[in-house]
Amino acid sequence: MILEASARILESDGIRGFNTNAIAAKAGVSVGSLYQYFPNKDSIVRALIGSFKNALHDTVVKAVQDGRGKELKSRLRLVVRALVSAHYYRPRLNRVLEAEEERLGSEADSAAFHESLLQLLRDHHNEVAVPVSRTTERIVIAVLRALVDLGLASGASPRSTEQRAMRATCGYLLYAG
Amino acid sequence: MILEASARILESDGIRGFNTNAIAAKAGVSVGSLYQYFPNKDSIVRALIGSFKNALHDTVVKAVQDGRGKELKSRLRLVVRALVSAHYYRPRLNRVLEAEEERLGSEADSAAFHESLLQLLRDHHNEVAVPVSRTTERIVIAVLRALVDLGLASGASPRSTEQRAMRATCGYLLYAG
Amino acid sequence: MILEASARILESDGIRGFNTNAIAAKAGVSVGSLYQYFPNKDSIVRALIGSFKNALHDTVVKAVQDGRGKELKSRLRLVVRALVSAHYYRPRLNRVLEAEEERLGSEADSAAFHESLLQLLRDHHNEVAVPVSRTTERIVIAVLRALVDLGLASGASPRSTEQRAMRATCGYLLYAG
Amino acid sequence: MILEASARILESDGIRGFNTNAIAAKAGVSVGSLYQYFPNKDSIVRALIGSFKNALHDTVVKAVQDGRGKELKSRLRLVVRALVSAHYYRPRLNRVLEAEEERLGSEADSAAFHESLLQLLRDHHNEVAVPVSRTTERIVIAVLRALVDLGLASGASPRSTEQRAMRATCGYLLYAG
DNA sequence: GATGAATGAGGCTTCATTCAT
DNA sequence: CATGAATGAAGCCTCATTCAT
Repeated sequence: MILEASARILESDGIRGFNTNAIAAKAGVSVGSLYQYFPNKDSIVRALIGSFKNALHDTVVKAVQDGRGKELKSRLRLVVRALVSAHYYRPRLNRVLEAEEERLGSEADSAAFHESLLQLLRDHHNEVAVPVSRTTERIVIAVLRALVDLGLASGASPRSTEQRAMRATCGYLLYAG
Repeated sequence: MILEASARILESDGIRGFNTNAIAAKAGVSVGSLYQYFPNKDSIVRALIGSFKNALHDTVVKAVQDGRGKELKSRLRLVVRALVSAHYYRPRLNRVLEAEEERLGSEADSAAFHESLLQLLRDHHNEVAVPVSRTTERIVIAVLRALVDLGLASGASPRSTEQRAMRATCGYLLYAG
Repeated sequence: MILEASARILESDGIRGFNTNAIAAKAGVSVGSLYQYFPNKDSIVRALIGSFKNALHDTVVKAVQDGRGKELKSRLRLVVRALVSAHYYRPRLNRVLEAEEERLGSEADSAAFHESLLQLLRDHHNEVAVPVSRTTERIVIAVLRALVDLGLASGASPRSTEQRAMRATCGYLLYAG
Repeated sequence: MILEASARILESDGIRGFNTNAIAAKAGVSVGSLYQYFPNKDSIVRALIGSFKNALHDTVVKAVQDGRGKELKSRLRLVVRALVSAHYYRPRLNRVLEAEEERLGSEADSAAFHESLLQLLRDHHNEVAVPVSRTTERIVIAVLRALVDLGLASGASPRSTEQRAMRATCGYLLYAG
């Protein structure tokens, strides 16, 4: 499978080792075949990015929905857990893809997933110590991502990363200056 | 100046446009000369990374020292302000260099700067709601970085980025779950 | 129809866009089928060349025959008209095919058509100011072709091209230096 | 010399054999060196086209000037001779370059050379049986080119080609229908 | 020291042709 | 017969590095 071979190369050698010959070899096909499925090298990366984003999107949306009716903290925990586990899956690949995403300048940043989380915050806006807005939501995500990355970089377990991420998230949203 | 030329190319064209001919041309020297100052291309990047890290280190250390004797929040504000302004300087270059740093696998992550901030936290350990440790310090930095990056990406002013960063930092450190 | 699809591609994209995948796609068949009708790509071009040459041949031979019994100038006019209209049909395709013909080094240059025109000249050899020979006939054709090409290139109408071509032909054959 | 190597390849193998590796090999340099002198393959062809056009231009302009003051036929002979000898120089290369010129869509068709010949015709407009115009001039050139090509294709000597070309040219210009 | 022409491995992509289904 | 995925040689071009001047 070309995408899986590509993913593996990005994981093990990063973008520098990601060349069409290597991909074809790893996938067990010829270079020519690559070009029957993808119009060029970048499009392979784009496909990987897309599938990661979709997976992330689905996970988060599901977490938000699963928590409906529960209290804020429980709901946040579900979301944090979803994000942590999504990013703990093939983290190196994830990193590389994010760097490439910037270069490739993909459009819509999975709008719906952000929308979904924003709705969650709105549902609980009177429990939250900051004004709820798109920016707030972005901040929450940014903080979460940072802690997940730190956890990955330092070899922390998903469990402890989840703890820290929860604390940071709640601190940001609930701390009454 | 070779380093400045390199910096400018990385800023304007990213790592893809960063090649020795372009550097030499921009610096107004010959390729040959490049190789008399730097053994290879990567070493130029390493030099840039080093100088950025030094600058960051110095700024943060100074902020920590300047705040000695003051109360925790004021001190944190100084540090946050230092980090924000350091990253608001040539942010694109900064981004690229960080990506390269990962690839080049540089060693010591500016130990002293972390040491310094860690000391600050220890100075105030009884005001802080989390156990003070190296990990705690890393978390604070990670959260700060995330908000600075978000601010840069969204075009926020240094001032508002500082606000958000302060809030996130304080929330994390002081929020009594 | 494979040949028609090929013709259209040669017309619109020239020899550079003429590849088997494009042909098959345009013809609405699979590449595999192409190779059941033609042993290789060049043979398709050869078939097109052949059909153009046949059409040209037939037109000219008919013009020569239609003029039998008439005076020289009228007969020449018929031939000129035949050549002009033959070349005004799909001129771009015609051009490409001629270039390819050179490369493919086709054999017999539609001998009969030249034979026919040569006979016309012989029929009137005592009205003509140059010795009638195979070479003379070739010259007449060459001059005609040149004026048709010029007409096509400059967007002249078939009518005015015919005028000029007549003049050049008669000038060559009848001018008593 | 890269241009000379390129010319030789075009002569012996046509445009199909004209690839950067072959050029480099024939020129005795590396592919890389090619790209220090020319930005891409087409630009090499363009350079060759340019030099041919310049040579042709110079020859014709000189022929026109050399004939000033002489009678029309003598002047035409000089021009015809110039064109014949220009085209008898590396005719195959010339052919290939002309085909490529069409593809590359070069601009100004050596305007000055046509201007020059047009002036000649104007100088003698009352001896000529056709209205003198740009079109007339183009026709003369077209007819000449056709006869030169025919001469080359049939292996005729420059001398006899010149004869035929003279006759065709004079026939066209002087024949009083 | 400085120069910059030369090198050539290596990367992306195309496309004529084959062959298993 | 038709299909079209697979093949891989071959073409264009880039760029880090070297070295003779």
